[in-house]
Amino acid sequence: MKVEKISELTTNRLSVYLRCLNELAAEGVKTISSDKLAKRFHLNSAQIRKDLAYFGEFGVRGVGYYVKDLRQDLTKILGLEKEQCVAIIGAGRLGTALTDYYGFKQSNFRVAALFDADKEKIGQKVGDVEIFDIKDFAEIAKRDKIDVAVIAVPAQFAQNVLEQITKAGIKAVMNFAPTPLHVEGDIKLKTVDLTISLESLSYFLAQPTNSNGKK
Amino acid sequence: MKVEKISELTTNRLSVYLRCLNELAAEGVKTISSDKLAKRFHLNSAQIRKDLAYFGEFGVRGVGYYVKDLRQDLTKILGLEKEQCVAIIGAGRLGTALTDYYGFKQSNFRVAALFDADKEKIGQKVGDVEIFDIKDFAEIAKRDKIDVAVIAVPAQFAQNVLEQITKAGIKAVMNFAPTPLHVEGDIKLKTVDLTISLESLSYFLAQPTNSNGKK
DNA sequence: CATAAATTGTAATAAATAATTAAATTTAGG
DNA sequence: CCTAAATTTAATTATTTATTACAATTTATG
Repeated sequence: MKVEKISELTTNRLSVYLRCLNELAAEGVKTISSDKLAKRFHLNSAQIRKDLAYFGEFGVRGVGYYVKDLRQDLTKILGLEKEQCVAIIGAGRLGTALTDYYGFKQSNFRVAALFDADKEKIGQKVGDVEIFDIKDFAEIAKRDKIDVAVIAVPAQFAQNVLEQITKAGIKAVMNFAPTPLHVEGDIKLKTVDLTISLESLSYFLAQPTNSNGKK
Repeated sequence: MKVEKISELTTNRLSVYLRCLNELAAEGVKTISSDKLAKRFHLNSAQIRKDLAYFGEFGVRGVGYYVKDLRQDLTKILGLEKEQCVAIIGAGRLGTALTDYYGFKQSNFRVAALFDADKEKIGQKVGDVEIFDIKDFAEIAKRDKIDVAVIAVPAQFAQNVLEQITKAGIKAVMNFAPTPLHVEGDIKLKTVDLTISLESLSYFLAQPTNSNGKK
């Protein structure tokens, strides 16, 4: 196994591969070659092999990959065999929608707590999940062994929330506020910036070269 | 103005620059040099200049950029001066949360319609926005001049929804279903895959090199 | 047991993207 | 009118990422 740094593009693809393998397993497929995998899911077979090669040798020459085995290996590599506890900060529309988001469960994440600054909301529940006062974050994060924090507050509060979170020792943060955040130390911050995505659609529509009837 | 193809990385940065300029304008700053812009927002000044150069000459040598002018220029380039009408398909938690999402308004997008397959939901409203039957998509999209569609349905229905949407002539689609979709023709599809983002956090936490106390 | 077919793993190459540097140009201001 | 400041532009280098090609390995088969 190589020790060089793995690019995020590679690990992102591992997620995709795992998803494909889950489908194949559900269909009862036992083995699959990188070529068939690629053809079926519109991927590139060499890329698959290269991505996997960073982590070891999982295939059998002449045969391909054992679906069940590779699935387990990828699950392990991605750290998905252990449940991760999630706290969502911001109990607005987005935060509460995320609380029920099925994708969390599917990837073995469990939403354990919501946080908000609004006194009215504190103590209420979204499904099984209680809303706590953001002031108590450090305490509750420790008590409930929170691994991951999700920032779902308006942009102007996001930096401050991030600082509180990191002070509480959280190492992995997903940010939905449309603002770049500055992080210090060995913390993984993943920003999902819907504004950028939207504006890239807008840019596309504005291009006169597109046959979108708008010129 | 050059006609070469602009990379999406570039247009994404344009969104960021525009956001910075909005902040500066709000503060009453009149002009700013690429260098000051870069320092202040943790960007790279040469990159800023190069990105802008694809679209024309906006700066004044010896001065920098006039905040107000560059803001207008970027708004124009990104096609944000004209309101875009959005339809959201899937009136579940995510779809309804997105309906109120402030970022849409900020980027001059207006959510004009929701669609669902669930008879119970049809006819109801989320704020001002009515929920229609997905079967009527083509008709209503035409009537309401929908420019952009947002897919917020479970993964297994997403491909089918995409096909209906594109058949109705929609050219820009934002997909939240955690599945890669296949698109034909001159259509811009932007997938926001939260599962991948989550699993990349999980991968990070699983790395033994991190000082996250988990080894 | 030898050989053909299949498929991996990986080295080499190509392509895309980003960062750096340097020179030419323009403007503002004394 | 001269100088300093800052942009524009081009050229170069470095880095990252993706693709191609092929040797090595395994399995299946007669």
